[in-house]
Amino acid sequence: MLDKDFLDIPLSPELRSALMDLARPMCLSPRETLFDEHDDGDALYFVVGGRLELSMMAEDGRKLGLDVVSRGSFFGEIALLDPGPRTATATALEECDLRMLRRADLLQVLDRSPHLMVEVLRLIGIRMRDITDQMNEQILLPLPQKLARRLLRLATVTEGGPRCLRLSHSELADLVGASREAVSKALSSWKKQGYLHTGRGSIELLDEAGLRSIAGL
Amino acid sequence: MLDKDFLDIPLSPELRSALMDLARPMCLSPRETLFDEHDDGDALYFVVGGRLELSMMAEDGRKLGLDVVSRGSFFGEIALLDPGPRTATATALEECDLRMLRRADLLQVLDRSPHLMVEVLRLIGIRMRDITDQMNEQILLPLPQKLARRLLRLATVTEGGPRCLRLSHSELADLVGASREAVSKALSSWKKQGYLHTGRGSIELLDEAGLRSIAGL
DNA sequence: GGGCGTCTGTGAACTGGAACACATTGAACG
DNA sequence: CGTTCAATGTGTTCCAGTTCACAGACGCCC
Repeated sequence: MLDKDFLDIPLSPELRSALMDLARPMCLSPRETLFDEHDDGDALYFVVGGRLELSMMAEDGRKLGLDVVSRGSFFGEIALLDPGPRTATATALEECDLRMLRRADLLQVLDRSPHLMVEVLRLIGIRMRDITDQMNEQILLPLPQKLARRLLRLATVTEGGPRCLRLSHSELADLVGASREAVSKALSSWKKQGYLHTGRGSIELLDEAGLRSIAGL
Repeated sequence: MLDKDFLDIPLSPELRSALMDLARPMCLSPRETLFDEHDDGDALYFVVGGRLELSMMAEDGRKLGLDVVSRGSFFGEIALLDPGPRTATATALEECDLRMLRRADLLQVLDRSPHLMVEVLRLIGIRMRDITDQMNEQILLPLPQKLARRLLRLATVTEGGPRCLRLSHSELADLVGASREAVSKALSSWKKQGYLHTGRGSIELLDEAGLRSIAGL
């Protein structure tokens, strides 16, 4: 697995190699927590392998899953830009291979090659747009649509081949901010209609087009 | 009204004056739309005077108010970083005095004074943390808490003195993603309990501590 | 194989908040 | 002053989704 091509974000070769020279490799075991909400931090992480869950706790103890990230994405960018408390908890769902980029390292890169800054700014803008869109969906869409969209997103994040997601109904429920039961009901209804197939802890998408139409896309 | 002190964001004198030299003054009439969701844009705006509403449309036509901004804040930063479609609509609630900062101008500033970049990055980080927190509240809190928090936020945004907000129940409802009726009910209950006083199109906070406790703060 | 704990299906009751339906109240303007 | 139209107050009905309550089902480990 070559370091230099693990990012699926459109990144110039120059920025890519500049960051990679400085990013430090690290590993996580399954279920290990990389950082907790409110922890202080000043680093961003690129995911080279494995999957992590980003989540927040509500005051009442409910967990809200924000995202599942895997090879090709990054997370923790807020603390990179403004050192301070993390806004979410990052937990490894499985064995993970990461690259850590500390704030000082980023500043060093930008100091040496100021022209890269334009690109960095654009990347941040893209990320903000992404966050905003997701917030929207969370707030405005009814459960079935949120669920269908989440499944489709998770599918793109999965290595190609069989569109088979490995997560339980409860995990999925956290990710869409709904109850386990509601998710189960939606899934088993879709199963009957042939949109997907479910097993213990796994969901296989059979009819992505159908799901897309449920999702309103 | 001096230009140089209209921003209540912690900003170094140097960055402040660098940006102000390039930002172009502009005005809006009440109810005028500065830009629409999906419009292409590449500029950020500082608010010198007046108030604007930032909002998004749901697919079903419902309006979700994201924020009300006034003197001292800025908005439109996503398109500044990554020129492209706006994620929200910006509408003047009253006569507004703005300063427009285009992407090219920002890049010019940063090109001339690369050391300012560190500060810019931090500002963006702060904004992202802010957005994330708000998203959270929107999703996780029950209506009364969302409402109380929104009122308190709006109050800090208001010029000092009487904690009197000028907006209708419907506007408020859009801002917390609820129905006008639900907002009316909460408000009139709080009115009976002496937390606030309401008039036609205005809300005066009488007991901020009480509201803070409803808000769970 | 036989327990045991975690997932999964599916009902039934409950509830926050939306949608609908009016009555009322001002405030602005001729 | 009345007219008129938007802003409010309040009750009723409805519904998506939660909560509670079980009943399998599958995996796993001794």
